[in-house]
Amino acid sequence: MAAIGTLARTRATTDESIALPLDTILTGDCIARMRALPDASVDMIFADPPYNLQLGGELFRPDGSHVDAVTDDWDKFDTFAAYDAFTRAWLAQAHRILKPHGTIWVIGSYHNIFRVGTAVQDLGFWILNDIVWRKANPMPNFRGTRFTNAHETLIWASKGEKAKYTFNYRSMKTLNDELQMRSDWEFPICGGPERLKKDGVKVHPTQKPEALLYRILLACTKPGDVVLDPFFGTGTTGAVARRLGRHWIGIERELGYVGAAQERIDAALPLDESALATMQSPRQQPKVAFGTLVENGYLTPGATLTDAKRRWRVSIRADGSLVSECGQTGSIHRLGAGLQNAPACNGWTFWHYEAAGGLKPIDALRQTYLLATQP
Amino acid sequence: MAAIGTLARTRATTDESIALPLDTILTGDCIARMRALPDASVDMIFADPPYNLQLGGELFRPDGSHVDAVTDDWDKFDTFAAYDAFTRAWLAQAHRILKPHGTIWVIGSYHNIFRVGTAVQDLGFWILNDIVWRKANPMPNFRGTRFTNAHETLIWASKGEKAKYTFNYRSMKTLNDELQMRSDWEFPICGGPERLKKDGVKVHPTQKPEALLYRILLACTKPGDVVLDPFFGTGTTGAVARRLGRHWIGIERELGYVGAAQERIDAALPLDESALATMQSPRQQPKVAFGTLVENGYLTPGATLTDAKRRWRVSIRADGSLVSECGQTGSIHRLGAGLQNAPACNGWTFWHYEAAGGLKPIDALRQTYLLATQP
DNA sequence: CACATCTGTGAATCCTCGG
DNA sequence: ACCGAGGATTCACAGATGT
Repeated sequence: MAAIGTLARTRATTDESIALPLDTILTGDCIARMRALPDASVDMIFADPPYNLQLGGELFRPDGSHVDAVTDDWDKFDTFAAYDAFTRAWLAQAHRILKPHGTIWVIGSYHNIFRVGTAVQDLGFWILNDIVWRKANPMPNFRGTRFTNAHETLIWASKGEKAKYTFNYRSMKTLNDELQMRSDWEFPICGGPERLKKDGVKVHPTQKPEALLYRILLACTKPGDVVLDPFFGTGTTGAVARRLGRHWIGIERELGYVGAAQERIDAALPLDESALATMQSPRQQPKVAFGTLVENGYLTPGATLTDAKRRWRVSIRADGSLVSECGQTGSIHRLGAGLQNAPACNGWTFWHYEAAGGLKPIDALRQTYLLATQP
Repeated sequence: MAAIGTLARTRATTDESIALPLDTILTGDCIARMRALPDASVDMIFADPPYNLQLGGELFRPDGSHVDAVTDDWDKFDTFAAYDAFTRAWLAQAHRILKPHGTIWVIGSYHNIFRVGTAVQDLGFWILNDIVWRKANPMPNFRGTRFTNAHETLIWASKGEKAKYTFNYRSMKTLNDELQMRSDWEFPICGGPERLKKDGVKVHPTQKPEALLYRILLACTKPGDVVLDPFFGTGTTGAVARRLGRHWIGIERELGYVGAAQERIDAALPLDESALATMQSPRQQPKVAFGTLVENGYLTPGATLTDAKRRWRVSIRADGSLVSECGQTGSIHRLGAGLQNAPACNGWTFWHYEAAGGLKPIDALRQTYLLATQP
């Protein structure tokens, strides 16, 4: 992993000549700083934008110009328009900076998330999920006037409708005890020793829990990927990225946060490579053709396969194709689909062979072959 | 309660002379029908507008069966702009029709809810909460490409920032075992005998559960109030309103839905105490995945676990999977079973970690986590 | 009759690669 | 760009059927 603060060559596909400030906090205005980053250069963006209009104590008009809040007259329309202009400005930069296969995450509450989501869609991003962070221990509504505001919403989007993207499905399923990870996540709010404090006072009002970023980075990035956080705050994204072996870039205008973030990230301990390994999808394993198993004697031409319920019997031919009792032939997949009259079929799990302990799927032989041949 | 189909005097504060079509289904276009309703005349609006799903091709389950998707014409819009125009048109009417102290509820998914929420704010409504309906039994993501889409979002808004509104705080607290009602609600999707069917086929593709409307009407209306539903469908709002002693007005374009709705509402009887109990969501017992402990720092990737007799040593990986000394991987349950050559294994009691007083089962950490996060 | 097993289905933006 | 083939992919609940 690159040392904190070093400049490293970007691995951007479009331009290898521009250096990215990897593992660095950039101070200053997020839009200006983003403008200086190259096209298609980061793998993920995580953004926790401000949701009130007091952007660092200043207000902006729809055109981005500065407003003197004391003398200018504000109504709600101006307020929303200004927020929208700000949102679209930084999201447009985010879209430009993102690699074609990258994704963006944005977190917000009902005050701003609808405006953010509309802008995300209007700028061409393609929403993949909205995720609900259910707070295990939210602050109660003390006056009893509304429902306890017990969640925040995240939007996960790709760069466009047809864009590919990283989603570590197996890792998420493993993390959730072998059930698909759902769109509602429960985490405690950030507190205890994780919460950064100075002189007993919390450093940042809305510090996000590391567990939240942990799940996001694990789900949608690979080790070595670059994650940009344009509203870095106290650096939760950086700390988790470093722990998980991902590169990070932070942008933050408040110097009080920058110092705390840097200190915190320096203290974050990177996990070693073996701990970073995760469950792989079968797609990422080397592909094994069914014929290979026949060639290598794991199955003999002429031997019989059946489905789990023994409804169909087929026999194996020398080239790895199958032939049914009524003469139909095809690959393990095609014939399985054809016999069931289904649009598709995974022959590896559909077809079984007679083993010592009963019927076993031929996929077991593939796994045995892979274990025997992989270093 | 007024008989179905009668005209009754509105109790609108602004104009006592205009009659409202109480407890009636109005057929036809929702915007045109709303235009004919008087200003400031209803206490609540519940709206379940088209979601604009933008589905692609056919989808099949892993077992080969076909997914019956929402392909109805009423959900099709050419562009976001067309959807926005439609949304703003009906929301503007809703704002006009609503009494000064009334509130509006709108339900949607990530496909449309951000656009709806933006329009709600732009039209002067004031958002009070966003509510998450967590589905107990959502449809899985069959291709493993995203997170399971396991929730829908509701927006609750008053007529303006300073508007008063009805919120039956005590009712909600009682309904929730004397804890404040949170913004995340869990209900099963609508099925079983509640799901309207004709010749074995569902009448409406997206019928909402009565429990959802029950909670909404109980929270934000008083007996005798008037509830308008401009996208009435099969009349869930009307059926629940009648049971709870609220007046209702439905607008629906599809005549096939109108007949089913009228029949259903005619059969709806005021709820008795025992029926009320079943409408309440059961106290969900918290489930904790092993990965949650890793995400929250109770165990660190790279740390070692053993069984009680120290026969096997495994190490924890970033996604909560385990890897044995001979390279086998899997979840706590699967790897425990695999190493023992057993069909199944409870990983929570099988695997132990090194604690101050010796080996402890990882289940102890789960208990600690629950104690720390449950109120 | 009790219990186990099988089957159906729900607001879903649901594949990837090589030729 | 299209086309074809490989082969990866599901959870909770209700209701029907089987033992």
